[in-house]
Amino acid sequence: MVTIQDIAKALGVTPSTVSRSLSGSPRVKASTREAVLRKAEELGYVRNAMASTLRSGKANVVGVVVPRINREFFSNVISSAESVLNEYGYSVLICQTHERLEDEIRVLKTLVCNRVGGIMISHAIGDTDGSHISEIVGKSAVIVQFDRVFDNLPGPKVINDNVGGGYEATRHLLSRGYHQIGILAGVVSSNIYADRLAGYRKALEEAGIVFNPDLVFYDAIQRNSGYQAGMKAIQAGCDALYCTGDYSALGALEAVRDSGLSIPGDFGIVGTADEKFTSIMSPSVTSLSQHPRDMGRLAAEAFIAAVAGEETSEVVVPMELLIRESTGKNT
Amino acid sequence: MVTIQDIAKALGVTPSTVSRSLSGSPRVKASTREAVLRKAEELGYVRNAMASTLRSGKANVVGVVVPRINREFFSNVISSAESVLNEYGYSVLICQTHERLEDEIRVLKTLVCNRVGGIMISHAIGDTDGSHISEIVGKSAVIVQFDRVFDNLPGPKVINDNVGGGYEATRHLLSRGYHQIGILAGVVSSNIYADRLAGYRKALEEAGIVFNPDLVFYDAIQRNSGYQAGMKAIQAGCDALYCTGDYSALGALEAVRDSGLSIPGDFGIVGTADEKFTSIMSPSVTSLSQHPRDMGRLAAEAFIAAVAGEETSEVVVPMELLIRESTGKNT
DNA sequence: TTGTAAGCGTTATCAT
DNA sequence: ATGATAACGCTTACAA
Repeated sequence: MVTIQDIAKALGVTPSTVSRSLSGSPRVKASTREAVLRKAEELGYVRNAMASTLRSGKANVVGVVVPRINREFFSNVISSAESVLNEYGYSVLICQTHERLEDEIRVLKTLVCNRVGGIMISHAIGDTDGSHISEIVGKSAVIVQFDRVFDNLPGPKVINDNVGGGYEATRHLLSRGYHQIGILAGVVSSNIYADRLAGYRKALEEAGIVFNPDLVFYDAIQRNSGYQAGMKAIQAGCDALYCTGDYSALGALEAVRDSGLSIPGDFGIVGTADEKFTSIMSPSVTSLSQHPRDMGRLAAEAFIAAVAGEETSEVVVPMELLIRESTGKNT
Repeated sequence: MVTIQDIAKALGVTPSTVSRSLSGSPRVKASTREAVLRKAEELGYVRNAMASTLRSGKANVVGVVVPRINREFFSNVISSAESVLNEYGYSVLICQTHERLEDEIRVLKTLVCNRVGGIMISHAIGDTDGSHISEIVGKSAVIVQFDRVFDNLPGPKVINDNVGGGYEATRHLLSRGYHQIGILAGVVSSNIYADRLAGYRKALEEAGIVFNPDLVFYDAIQRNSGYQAGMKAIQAGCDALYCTGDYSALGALEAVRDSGLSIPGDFGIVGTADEKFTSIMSPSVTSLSQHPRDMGRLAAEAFIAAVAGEETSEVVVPMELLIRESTGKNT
């Protein structure tokens, strides 16, 4: 590997001069700088980021930690954040936790070990209180939380208006003439699920409907668990479900079908996240979009701001209900 | 940040002893090692991987470079490779190129800058000859190519049996009674598309059908381009399409629908990659699966073997046709 | 078994 | 405008 020493020797100058030229310092003669840059190019020099970080204490790498990279929401957040961060000269490292606390701890340690300058994280379901996050990261990196956040952790947060989203989704089902609306509620240790449930309650109560805890089905997040919960919801007399995820919505939809009921005629379904399949399948599924590209951009900008020493704040992104066939009862 | 110096001072020993204890060297007294480990835990010590790599010249990080992380195939390859690499003590950094050559160059430079020990890559469509890959990486890291590979680059390769896959897909359409079978062929600069096209030709010729270049539609990879190509295929008299991707298959399917033809009755469709939506939509789409978890594992193992100095070889993974409704003409 | 000392490649602080 | 020198945190011969 070519080092600045090699360039220095080849040019008969010292490493300091080469370093200054390479980092664009004004304290070098223009002609010297040009010679250095030409030689660097010629020798195929690549700056050793590890040595640079070690010496300067400044890392230009940001780690993004998400439960799963193959979710429409997360992959779009990442792509969007990437393009902003790249503009500011940061590289992005993507890590996934598979919803497991142990994996979250492992990747956080890896990122800290590699002394990243910042961490953007949406916590795993398996992580119920987030205490270890600040414990592991400490002061070594700026932490930006997005989507799934813990209020008791300091630092910037970018979240959806989950209460508003749950409220809209439920109101939409009511407006389409569904009466017994249940909810696949996820796990309440995560803000996103707790808030969507709160929005659901708010919409019901506002419509003069008594909240019925028996129509709340917890821990239904995957396709399988969504199917099981869907079956229970049907037995409990539901004629519609607001699902806090699209995979659980898919499972619920299959349960409804297997029960011989029609969608949207007999049963309405709203999902969440705007997974690709919701718009492709038949019937297409009404879904609550999270505006992932906006979140990614805002989270990246929050990081940049935090590095610049600006005050940390909480940014709220509205959700948007994408109305499709699965709730088309009266149309 | 706590360093080994801090631990050394606290214990009245030297940094060397601490380093040896931490790295599990046998040349320390058991009691000393225990004391060091306890103190490290107590002080919240985290090894500085950059300093370690800088000094030892050995990086325990592997970069995985893929076109897009939100594709069923790539996300599964990554997850599978991750679990193998983690077992061997490697951390995984995920990068995406968005199919663009410039992004591929950028992430490769980042990885080289950060002196990763290895790079697993499936090249971008925008990368047509791969010359820059070895140019940028040089001897600084082991390169493992998977899925989309360049034969003229040295090193381990893990690929699908794309010829066999294309052959099977086409034979399947023939066996279901389709006569005018076209192909959405992708770009021939990529081995995967060139090979699938070769398999298609082989199946046709074996069946005594003259290969018709007018039924080959290039550059149809996305949903939009698949739709356009689908329309052209219908006009050209096709009654079936073998699509070398699932997104183009989706577009083609929509073109067929919009043309008032029924699937599979009037028109048969085979896709490639087993994207989630192919099994969920209606009609479900027959798709050629790439066994991503096997590829990920094999690519990771190829990396481990290469680091251990073993001979580089080419591994071929069979493809599997998952037969669904879109080719169900005679069933 | 432990300590000493040098060095990985870079940058920052001096001095010239 | 450039050079000399030290230091970032760690590993590793070599010495004791």
